[in-house]
Amino acid sequence: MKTNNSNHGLPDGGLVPIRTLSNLTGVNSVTLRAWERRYELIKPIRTPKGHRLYTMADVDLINQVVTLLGNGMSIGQIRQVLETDKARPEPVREPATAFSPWLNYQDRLLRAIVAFDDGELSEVYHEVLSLYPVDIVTHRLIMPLLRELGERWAQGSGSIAEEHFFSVFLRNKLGARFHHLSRNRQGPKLLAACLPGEQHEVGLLLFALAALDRDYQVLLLGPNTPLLELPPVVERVAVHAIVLSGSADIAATVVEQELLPLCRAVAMPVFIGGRITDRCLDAITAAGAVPLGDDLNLALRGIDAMLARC
Amino acid sequence: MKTNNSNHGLPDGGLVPIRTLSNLTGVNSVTLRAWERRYELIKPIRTPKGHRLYTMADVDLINQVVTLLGNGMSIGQIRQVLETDKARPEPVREPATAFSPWLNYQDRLLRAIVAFDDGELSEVYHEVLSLYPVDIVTHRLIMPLLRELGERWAQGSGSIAEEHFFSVFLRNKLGARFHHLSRNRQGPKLLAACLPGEQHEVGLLLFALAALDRDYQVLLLGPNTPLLELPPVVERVAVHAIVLSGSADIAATVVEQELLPLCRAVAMPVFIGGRITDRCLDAITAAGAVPLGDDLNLALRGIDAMLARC
DNA sequence: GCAATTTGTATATTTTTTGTATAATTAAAC
DNA sequence: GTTTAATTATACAAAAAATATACAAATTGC
Repeated sequence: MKTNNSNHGLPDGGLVPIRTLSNLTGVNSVTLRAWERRYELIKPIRTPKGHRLYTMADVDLINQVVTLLGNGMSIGQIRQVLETDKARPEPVREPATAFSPWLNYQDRLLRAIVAFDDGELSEVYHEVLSLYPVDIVTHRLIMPLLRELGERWAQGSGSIAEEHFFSVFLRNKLGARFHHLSRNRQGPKLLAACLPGEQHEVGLLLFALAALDRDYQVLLLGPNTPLLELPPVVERVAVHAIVLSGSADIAATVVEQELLPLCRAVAMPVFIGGRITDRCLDAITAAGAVPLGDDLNLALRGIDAMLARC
Repeated sequence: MKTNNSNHGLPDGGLVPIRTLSNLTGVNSVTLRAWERRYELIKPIRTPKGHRLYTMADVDLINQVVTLLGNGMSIGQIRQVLETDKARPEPVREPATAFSPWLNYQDRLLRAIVAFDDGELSEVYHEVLSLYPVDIVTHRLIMPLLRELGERWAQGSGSIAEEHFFSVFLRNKLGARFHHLSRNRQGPKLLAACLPGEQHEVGLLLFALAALDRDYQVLLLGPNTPLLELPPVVERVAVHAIVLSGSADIAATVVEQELLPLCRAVAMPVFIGGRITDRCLDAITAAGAVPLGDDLNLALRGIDAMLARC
């Protein structure tokens, strides 16, 4: 059996130079060499003349390192994982400020999450969706809840495990819904993917569902997609626009370096959604892409307008 | 139009001069000669006076090279890839199962993936799962297909985007199946998560489904879970064992540093599955965890035995 | 607060890679 | 014969990558 567990892994001999590793991970090649020199994170094969050659497993590894960095771990600690300095402030309850059915649902969901109760989670989810359309639920319940969870986590009163638990649940539910709704579709097709380094897919799925609701087709490529991979895709499949999603903590350098080549390579609008639009507005517009902001309905309306113009 | 069929069109066995190869591949003829001289990429037949004559196989070869270049490989390395590729043409061809339905399914799935055809993907998937149990499908179809996708990438005929597309599809389908099967469950409860840094969730989902099939409950925490997050979870929810999945190199370091504290903090068996078990067997057992290996059925049997003993 | 460390990046310099250009010669085409 | 195309061989320039040093911002220790 092949010693290759990574899905896109490359068997022996398929080696890439440092520029490709840099492109696929968004990490500066100088930094990659520094990591190797300082922490021996990776020891790539060398050509007879000393040039480094990396496997796709190395690509995975660096992406994981990037993720761990994003999780707050410092690069030096990733090698010798000595954490334990996790300051754990005591829980602080956030006071409720207003009353609405959504607050009640949000409270039930929150309790289910804290209890890691998959059954209750499903029950509330299906109850809500049998009463309200998905975009309303998204806007009034899911988004606020994700924000709430984020704040809980930031304040140290929630755990990463809770966020994981709910993310997996939500992603699976939304993913199932997406594939169910995707069948036998007409309408203009959007290619949807997360920016390189972005692992959180829920925002993209919510967008995809909203787009399906507006009679688009959606080709979903998921998290952490190298932008260089997209031009071959749009050559093979007829899509009308590309929509990329990224949260705030995506490396801005990725946007600056990869977005412009992408926009030049494809003859269609490239939209950027998510919180990253707040931080890299200039770079996005400079590259010729269209920022969408964080509001799904506004974003869809923007896409409608742009595609109608073309 | 090629009016001259005797000398220039496709005469002796379809041999073409270098300008035709250049036209068909888009590679400058000077460059083609340089590749031949520097890397011995191709050795064309020569006319008595030394002019190069290429076969259509050479055209395919150069196109393959161009694709590999597009995938980020450097020209100096491609030669070695082609050599190893040539040295091992097609050693294993699924012995004696020429009419196995799995090859047919795999072919249909592969075509759907290459075409980014979500609908066809769903159709084949549901057709297969209506005929065979999920563990058989996993073993005979999904796993070989993932390997095949890896091979395609190495040969320059596939892309990371294809792998993303299929991963997202598969993960959503398996996730939906998981939540569907999770409802109203009895039986001992397992906490399942990916090791820190591990982003590939398909293996964990396959395990979770296999566990449900054996009347376990599964609490699924998903990819990239910090091990220090787990003790608070098992204090809050009654679980009988923890199952962690990992494949990547980074997990090797993490295992050594984080696994021991986890095993000490929780009073229950901690299992480790996936390819990480091959690489870190000593560290895993030293920390007091139980390695499970890469085979789902064997892993489940091991968990059965261990839990029966407790 | 201040010094020490960490860490990503910048810079300088050299070497390697790689596509293309050029020149001189020969072969093929018309 | 003239023109076009292909050959070999050398050369060149831009890009990429190597090593080594330096630096600024941030974090940490005391």
